[in-house]
Amino acid sequence: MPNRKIPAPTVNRLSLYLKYFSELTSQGVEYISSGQVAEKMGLNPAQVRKDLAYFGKFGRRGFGYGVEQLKQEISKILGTHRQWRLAVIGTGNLGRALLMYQGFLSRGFKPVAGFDVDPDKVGWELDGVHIYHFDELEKVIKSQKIDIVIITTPKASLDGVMERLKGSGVKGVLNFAGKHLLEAEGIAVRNVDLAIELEQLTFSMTNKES
Amino acid sequence: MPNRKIPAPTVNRLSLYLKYFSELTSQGVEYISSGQVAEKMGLNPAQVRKDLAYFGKFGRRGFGYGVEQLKQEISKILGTHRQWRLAVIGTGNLGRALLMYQGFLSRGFKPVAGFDVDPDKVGWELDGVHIYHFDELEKVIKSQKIDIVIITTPKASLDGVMERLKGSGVKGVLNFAGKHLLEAEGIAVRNVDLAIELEQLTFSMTNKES
DNA sequence: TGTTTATGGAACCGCGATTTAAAAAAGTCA
DNA sequence: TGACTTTTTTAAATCGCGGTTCCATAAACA
Repeated sequence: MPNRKIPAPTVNRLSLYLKYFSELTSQGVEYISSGQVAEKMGLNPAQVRKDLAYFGKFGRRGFGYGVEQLKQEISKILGTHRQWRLAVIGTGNLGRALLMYQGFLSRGFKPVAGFDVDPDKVGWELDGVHIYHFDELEKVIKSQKIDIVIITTPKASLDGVMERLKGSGVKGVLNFAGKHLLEAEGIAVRNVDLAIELEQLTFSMTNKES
Repeated sequence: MPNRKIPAPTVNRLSLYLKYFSELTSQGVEYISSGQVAEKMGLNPAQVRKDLAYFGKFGRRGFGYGVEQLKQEISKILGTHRQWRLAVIGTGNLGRALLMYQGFLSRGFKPVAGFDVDPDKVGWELDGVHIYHFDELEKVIKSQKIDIVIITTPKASLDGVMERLKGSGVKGVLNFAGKHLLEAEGIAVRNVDLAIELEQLTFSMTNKES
């Protein structure tokens, strides 16, 4: 790794690039220029180049970048060159939708278990994924080698869930419960709030600079 | 507005504050200090104060900020002091989950219509929200006064959907289809990609600085 | 061989974040 | 009640880093 310490905004864009490059691959495109990428993403070409330069020199001057090579490099950086096993805690509407979400598998994320406290839901099988009772959390995390947990429980249950996850072996949490969560005891956390996404949208709608 | 031009990162945090303040209100807390907010969010207290100072002086020295007042001010800035009417295009698992998502209404977002091309889905009623055929898009957008559209179609349909939205009166799009969308013709766009959220998480899991 | 295209690196810029200092309100104790 | 301490905001100054601009270099193409 030539240049450690990649800025967070760059990491975000790398994901965007990776997605775009996958699309290009499926279209048979083998080379791409920073200008084309920038145009597609609404960015400055120089920024694209700088982003891609964080992990080496992959471009051919006057020609562009090899899509396949970039895909592999970015995957390595983001950690998606391997497959990650997911569990979803809370199998309400959103939880079940995530469990069955088709966009995960192709990007290296495999849902393998669901958890709930509701006896009506425990025992079900969704797209081949079993729903366990929350009591069995630690046991199943170990046996199923679960890396990442997605939480979609009501926010009142969030603290309790996190408590159970500590020491369970889970290393990452994607939190959809409507309450902000901080990283704790080596468990990486990323908060997603769908209402906030809408709020950010209404902000830009309300404060148009047109 | 004392100080126009609020930086994007600040706008993001404002949403976080707003959510936290709502929680505080329901707990009966009336005043809060920047230090407490910062602690909860994992931020620097000075940053919290600077964020809150972008739209005026609301704090009482030696005491803190009035929660209710801040909530109202932030709502005004984010544009959520009014209610926004939503439609969801694409009523697969994710689309239906969003249509029924309980977290929207309390934050000022009201789902009022769903759209699909599948005859099996058209005509259904979910939580009192009617599913229309996609053919009726423009008509229903007008009659139902829809402000914002959430797209959860397959990515192949995305361009077609956007084409139909231009000139429909919709002013904002929250895009869950797995393809990056740029703002076009005055329609504000925000892209959400669930796989990217996981990728950002695996990045921080892979590159722990512990 | 000359022209065009596009990368890579250096220099520069600006702005968001942090630090520091000042002021004001609240709490404390004689 | 009045001085003294503590708390916490506000304002100003500084810092650092992400983004942009500029230029040199090299590969492709005509």
